[in-house]
Amino acid sequence: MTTQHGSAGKTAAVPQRLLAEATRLFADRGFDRTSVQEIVEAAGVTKGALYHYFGSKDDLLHEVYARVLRLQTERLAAIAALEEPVADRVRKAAADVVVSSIQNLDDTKIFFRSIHQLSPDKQRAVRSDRRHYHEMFRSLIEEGRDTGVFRAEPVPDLVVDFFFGSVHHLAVWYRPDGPLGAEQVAEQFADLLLHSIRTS
Amino acid sequence: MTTQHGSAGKTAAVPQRLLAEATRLFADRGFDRTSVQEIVEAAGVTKGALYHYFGSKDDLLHEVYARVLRLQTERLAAIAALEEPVADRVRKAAADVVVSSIQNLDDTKIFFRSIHQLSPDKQRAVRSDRRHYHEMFRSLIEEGRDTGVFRAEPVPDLVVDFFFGSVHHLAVWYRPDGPLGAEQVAEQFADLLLHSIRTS
Amino acid sequence: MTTQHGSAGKTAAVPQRLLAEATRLFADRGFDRTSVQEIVEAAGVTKGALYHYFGSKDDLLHEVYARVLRLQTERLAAIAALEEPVADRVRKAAADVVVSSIQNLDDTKIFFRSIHQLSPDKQRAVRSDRRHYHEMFRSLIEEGRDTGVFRAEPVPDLVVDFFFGSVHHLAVWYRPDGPLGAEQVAEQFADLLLHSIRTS
Amino acid sequence: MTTQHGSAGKTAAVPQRLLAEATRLFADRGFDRTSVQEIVEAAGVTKGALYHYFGSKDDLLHEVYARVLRLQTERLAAIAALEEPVADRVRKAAADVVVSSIQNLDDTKIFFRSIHQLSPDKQRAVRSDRRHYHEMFRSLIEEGRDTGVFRAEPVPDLVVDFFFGSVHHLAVWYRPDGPLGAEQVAEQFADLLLHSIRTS
DNA sequence: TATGAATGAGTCTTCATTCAT
DNA sequence: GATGAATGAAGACTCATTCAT
Repeated sequence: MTTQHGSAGKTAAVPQRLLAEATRLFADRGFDRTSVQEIVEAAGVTKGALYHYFGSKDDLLHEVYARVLRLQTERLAAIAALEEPVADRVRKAAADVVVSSIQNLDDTKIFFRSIHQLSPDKQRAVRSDRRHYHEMFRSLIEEGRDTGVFRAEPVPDLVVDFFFGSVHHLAVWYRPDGPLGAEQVAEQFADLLLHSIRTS
Repeated sequence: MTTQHGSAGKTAAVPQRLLAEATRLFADRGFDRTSVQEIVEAAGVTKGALYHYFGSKDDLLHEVYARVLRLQTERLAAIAALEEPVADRVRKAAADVVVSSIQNLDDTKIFFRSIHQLSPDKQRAVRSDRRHYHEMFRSLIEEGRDTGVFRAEPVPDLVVDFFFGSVHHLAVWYRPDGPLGAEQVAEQFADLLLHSIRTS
Repeated sequence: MTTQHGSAGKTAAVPQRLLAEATRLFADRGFDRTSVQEIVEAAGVTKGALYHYFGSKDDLLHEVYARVLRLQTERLAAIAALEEPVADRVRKAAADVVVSSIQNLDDTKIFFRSIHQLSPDKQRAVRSDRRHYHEMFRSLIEEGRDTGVFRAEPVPDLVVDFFFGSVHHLAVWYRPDGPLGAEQVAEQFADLLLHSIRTS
Repeated sequence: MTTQHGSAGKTAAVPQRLLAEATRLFADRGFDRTSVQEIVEAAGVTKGALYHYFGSKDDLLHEVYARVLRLQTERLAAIAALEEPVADRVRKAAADVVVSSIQNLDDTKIFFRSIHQLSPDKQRAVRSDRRHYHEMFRSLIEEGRDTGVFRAEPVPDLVVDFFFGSVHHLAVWYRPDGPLGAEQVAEQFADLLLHSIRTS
């Protein structure tokens, strides 16, 4: 433990500050429209410093993806492992991902908009992690279907894409200062999902 | 009898050819990663020709948006005006937008990914048209709710965002050569939507 | 005499209208910053029409120069030929060129600012005409000096450049809506010139 | 001891070299006809280097103006502050500005020809500085008039414009290899000015 | 006479990245 | 660890001019 630790502002360590400002800027104006110069200015350092910690601008974006995926996978795994009826677990998982997507709206914006701007190999890595997450969620749906809790007709893969489309879309329309709190949206989204798949 | 007599390839009129190639390229690699040079090369003309017909690269993107919105608004209006039970109209509208989003997957990709790359005033114009579309769809949901066909709890605005998130997301995962045809996806999506909101 | 004749507006003949608008635009924003497109739009015609009457954008500028030089040379010749004391003729010539420079302020602006934008051969032609004008004026000064009306010291060539610098500079500072009318400026300029060179 | 140790050529610091070459080229062929490419080639660097030091091509031009105005204002202030009869100070100031205009003929050429090519706000800044200079000179004229040394009739503002027109015009006709040295022109110009305004 | 689509060379500017210090 | 000058390739856009009609 050498110097400072925090989460933003002038006191955070340089790499954290760079990542925080990059996230904000990428969400604001998009990856391609954010220059390295703007990032280092926002973070109060110079270009040399950025390239000292990150191999490239691309790396910075990859870090954002890695952080989001790690977080969401952990949360989903925890919920999936609960000893509760599958419908409850699906409801909790759905609500949870909505809340966390709203709480990290910048990450969500970047997530669904900037994949194509990663280098091919990093893109592959992200898609692979994403697929893993998708499969965890799908397993829950399948479990519900196989136990007769959910309807047989909807294709589980398609249900997952159906729902996560809605979740990513939050970044497009959700406003923190709007009429609906994160919890309310989470509850309604989970409710819609459950109604859409449950038996009768 | 003019010189153009097709809709793509070397024989189509220059502006149409430019728009077609631009759409393809924007969908493929994103607006910012597509250079004007690439577009004109693909269309087999020079930069001067492009700027003769379009004021800017931005204009080209705006045309894509205008075309999509015009088309989808017309289709929704036609369906909303049918003399059928509201649930049937919602189901048809939902299925129809899925089919047309899949048939024009390039447009769909561009649509949900590139709004932020439009100039502020064009962005305003597009958002306004989009809002109009959204409100048409919401009216159908409200009609169903007010007539007791749909549940009272889900906020209509939120239902629309929920569903159109799923639709836009098609551009991310749908593969024309995959196991599911456009009609199948449309039926399942419409089914999921209806189940998610209908009474009991 | 075929169609219309006038000096501006929609009713003037096409070449006159083009020249008038070009003059205005060249004075306003400079030759290089005025596009052929702007000129034809201002004149209400198309590019083809411009190139029908003028060989190039350069030609248009050359016409402005030719017109100014023709006019000023004629006026100076008329005054020089008067049967009056040389001091009176110099005073009249000086006042006259000031008045006409102010009345055609756009021409004056263009004149002293845009010579370098003419093609080399047109530049030569203009400079040659200009030199001729300069020499006419210088002759008057020399006549005054040789007859003892003007002082012997000032080099006549230099006197002419001294005075015409002042005249061209009118385009920089003179405002038609300012406190001084053209006649007043003309009188003062002529007065300053005469005092600067006359004996004792 | 840094790396630069000269004022031009390959050994001068990069920004100085860029400014020197830009001045030469702007004077030679005009601002609009000088490309950034030409400047950097003349200075032996790349475009990136230019934009590292100057925000725009416009900035480069503004620097030229700033330099000229600073220099001339300083010189005029020094002369105006001398403890000498006002006629002597005016004579010295007039001669001095002629000499310095000739010594920096490139700057003089640029000065009177390229103001309109500056961006509006930079133009405002330059005009404001220029007005300040003009007013300093006018004050001398007024002082002479109020003390009876200069005639009452000529409007001081107009006298200043009259004289500075002549000075700027030097850039048009003066040739360093011509018959008149800078000092001679300066003496004659000052003489003409003094005669034009002094009493009797 | 006049059109306007098309050209092609040229414009200024941006930017991720490197490297000597 | 960190700087910031410099690169070099690429970017969007402009424009005088031509030519088939």
